[in-house]
Amino acid sequence: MIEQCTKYIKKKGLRLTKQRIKLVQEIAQMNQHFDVDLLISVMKKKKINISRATVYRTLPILQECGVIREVTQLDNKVYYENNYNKKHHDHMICLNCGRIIEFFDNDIERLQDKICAKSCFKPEKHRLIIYGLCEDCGGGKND
Amino acid sequence: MIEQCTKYIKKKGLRLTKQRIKLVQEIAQMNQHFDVDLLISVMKKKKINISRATVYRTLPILQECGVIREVTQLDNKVYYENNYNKKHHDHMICLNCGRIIEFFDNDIERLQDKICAKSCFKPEKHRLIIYGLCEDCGGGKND
DNA sequence: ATTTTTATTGAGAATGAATCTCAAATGCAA
DNA sequence: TTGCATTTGAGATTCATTCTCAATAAAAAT
Repeated sequence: MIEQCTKYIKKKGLRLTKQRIKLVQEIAQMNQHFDVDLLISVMKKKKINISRATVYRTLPILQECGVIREVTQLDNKVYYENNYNKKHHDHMICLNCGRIIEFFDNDIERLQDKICAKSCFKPEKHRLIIYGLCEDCGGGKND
Repeated sequence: MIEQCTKYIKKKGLRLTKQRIKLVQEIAQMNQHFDVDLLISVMKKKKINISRATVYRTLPILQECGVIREVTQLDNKVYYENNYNKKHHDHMICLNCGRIIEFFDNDIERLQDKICAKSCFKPEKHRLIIYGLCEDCGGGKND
């Protein structure tokens, strides 16, 4: 993951700064969905200095080079996920407890491509989020 | 559409105010996607008095009763669409010109239900947005 | 290794959408 | 028409995100 970023940053003529390296290292260890505040508090706990502005400036770069992905916006706050070495997937979000469940379905992906082709639309990325109730919150006892 | 809102507002014990009625009437005539600013400017042009705060307060009500739907958030701005008498559909958004194209596919809907059932997740609503290039912006000349 | 050039950083100010506050206005039931 | 709770409007407030700009540091040039 760090390598992929390094390569991208160099190719773009950007600079490989301490802050960028540290932030990528931190995100590489994340296995949960995260927002800016979580990143900052984790860095702070580890005594790594990085300003809020720099975090905000770095995340779009990491998104461009594909190591992170924007998951959703809840309460006007953007949530990201580590996207490195992860195959594409979509999300179910529980409206009751906020749990985020990942899923992947090849057929849906294929259907999307078919629909795009029909409309002469060239898909770049997509986002599918299903909102509802998870098993624990009443989803199981389906009516 | 106005009827559906009226019914909902009464059932909820809310009040049928001038502002709410006027806003619904305005939205009923909208056949494009809109944001808060557009609504306000349309109302202003027609000399209908309604404050920004009231618009913000009314939209969630209209969403609850199902006559409008949140489409997407672009540049930190929420866009809605008239949802009255419209069957469910999803969207393709052109990353170049911003065009929003609606589409519907029964198979995708069915697949989603299947996936949810497998995870004991009870779907309430979903949002599928495909980002890419529309026909005019280079989508047609697909590689 | 040192200098030069130019991107990046940090701190705080600025922006802007959305929410909140509270007194005045207004639906609505009796 | 009265009483009362809800709603409105105007502006203040919140809060995530972006911007500004002087200081710093990475990479290139010497």
